[in-house]
Amino acid sequence: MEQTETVPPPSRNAAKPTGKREQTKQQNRQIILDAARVVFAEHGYGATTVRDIIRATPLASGTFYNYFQSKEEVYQAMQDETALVIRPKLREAREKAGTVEEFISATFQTFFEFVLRDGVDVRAMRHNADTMRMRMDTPEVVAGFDELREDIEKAIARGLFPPVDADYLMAAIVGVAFEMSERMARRAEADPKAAADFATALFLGGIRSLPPVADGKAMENSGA
Amino acid sequence: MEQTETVPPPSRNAAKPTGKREQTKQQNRQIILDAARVVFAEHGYGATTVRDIIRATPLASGTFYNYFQSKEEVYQAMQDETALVIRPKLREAREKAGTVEEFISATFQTFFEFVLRDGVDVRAMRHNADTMRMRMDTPEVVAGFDELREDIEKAIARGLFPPVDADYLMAAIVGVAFEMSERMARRAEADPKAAADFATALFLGGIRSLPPVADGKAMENSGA
DNA sequence: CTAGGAAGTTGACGGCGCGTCATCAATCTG
DNA sequence: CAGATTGATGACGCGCCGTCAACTTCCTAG
Repeated sequence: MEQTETVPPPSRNAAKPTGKREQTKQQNRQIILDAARVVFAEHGYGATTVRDIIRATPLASGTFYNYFQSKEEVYQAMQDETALVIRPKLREAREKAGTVEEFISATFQTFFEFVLRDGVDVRAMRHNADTMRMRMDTPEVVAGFDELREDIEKAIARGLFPPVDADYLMAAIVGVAFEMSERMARRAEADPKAAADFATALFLGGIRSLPPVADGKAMENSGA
Repeated sequence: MEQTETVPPPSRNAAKPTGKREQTKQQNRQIILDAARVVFAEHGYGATTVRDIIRATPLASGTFYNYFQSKEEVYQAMQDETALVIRPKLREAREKAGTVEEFISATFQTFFEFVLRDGVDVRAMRHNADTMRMRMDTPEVVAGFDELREDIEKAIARGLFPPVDADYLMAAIVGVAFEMSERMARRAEADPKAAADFATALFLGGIRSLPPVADGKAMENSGA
C-alpha cells in the first residue's frame, strides 16, 4: 500500500483540485455512506443508531459529525445518490417520447427496471419492522418529481397530452410507480415489463383496457 | 374529580365486565394515546421520544411500558384506530356499487373526504422534517388493503370488472389515493370532489378522459 | 527545506433517554 | 375484614447523544 509516488507530479491532469486533504475528505464521506448502507440494510433504518454506523467504520465518533448531523442526513445523502442516477434515465426516456403512450410507458418501464436492478433500499427498508414504510423526499428526489411535472406540462404545451391537472397527474404516476414497485418486488418472479404494461394500460385507457389475467392467479402473495 | 359514587351499583348494565381495575386500564391507555397524538403533532414522529409522551401524561415511566413497548407501538395503535374508522366506510361505499364507475368513484371520494375532514396525522407527519414521509402498515391498515383487493376480486367474479391483476390494481388505487391526498391537502382550497373526479376519470378512461383544466393554472403550489 | 498556521481527527465527557424492577398502593376475592 | 393479586411508581444502570480541547496531518510562504 505504500508507494514512494502516491501523488505523481500534480502538473497535468489538474482538472480537479486534488490535495491530500480533499482526497481524504471525500474518502471519509464515502466510507461513512458505505458503512451506513450495510448497517441500514442489516438492522433497518429505525433500529440503527449513529454509533452503529460509526462502529462499522474505522473513524472516531467526532469525525462522523464533521460530515453528517444525524443518521437522517446520511439516509438523505443515500437517497440523493440514487435519485441522481435514475433522474437522467427518466428524463431521457421521456424526451424521446412522441406519443402519450411512449411517454407513460417509458417512464414506468425505466422506473421498474431500475428498482429491480438496483434493488436499492427497498429491501433494506423492508427489514425495518415489517410495518414501517418510509420515503424521504430529499431535494434531489423532489427535483425528480418536479421534472416529471415539467415534462407533463411541456407535453401538454406540445399538444401531446390533453390539458389536464399536471400536478395531480404527476402525483398519480408517482403513487402508482412506488406502490406497484413495492408489490412487484414481492412477487416470486418480478417482471418489470409486465408491471409497466399494466401501469401504462391503466393510464392510457383506464381499467377496461388493462391486460387480462389468466384466471385469478395474480395474487399468490397476499400474505407475507 | 372526586365523587362518592364513581361506580354506581354494578347491578344492571353489566354488559361489559367493568371493574374499577379494568376501567383504569382503559383510561390510562387512552391518556397515553391522546398525549401521543399531541406530542407527535407538535414535534413530529422522528423527534418524539417516549419520555416526551410520558411527560405529557400524569403517569410514571414504568406505567407507559405496561401498555406499549415503544413509541412505534403507540403510533401503530393510532393508525389502527384510524383504519378501523375508515374501513367500514370504504367497504360500505363499494358494496353499493353497481358499476365500475361507482366502485372507483365511491372509493376515492370516501377516502379523500375522510383525509380532509379528519386531517389526521397527515399534518402531524408533515412536521417531521419536511422530507420524511412514513406510512405504517399496521395489521388494520393491511387488512384495509386486503379488503380492497377482495372487493376487486368479487367485482371481477360478478363480471363488473374485467379479469385484471387484482393485486396490481389494488396497489395502483392505494398509490394514487395516498399520493393525491398528499397533494390535495397542500392546495389552498383542497377539493376532495375534484380530486376524486380526477382519479375516477383516470381509472375509468385513462389520461385522455381526464377533466380538462382551464389554462395551465393547476400548479400554484409546486414549491412549499 | 522548514516553520507556522490551517484543517481535520480523536476519544473522553456530561447529559439524557432507555427499559427494568423492587417496592408499594389499590383493588378484588372469599 | 384479611390475604392475594394486580398494577403504578420512580430510581437505577446502561448506552447513545453531540461536543470540544488536545493533538496530528497537511498546506503554504519564505
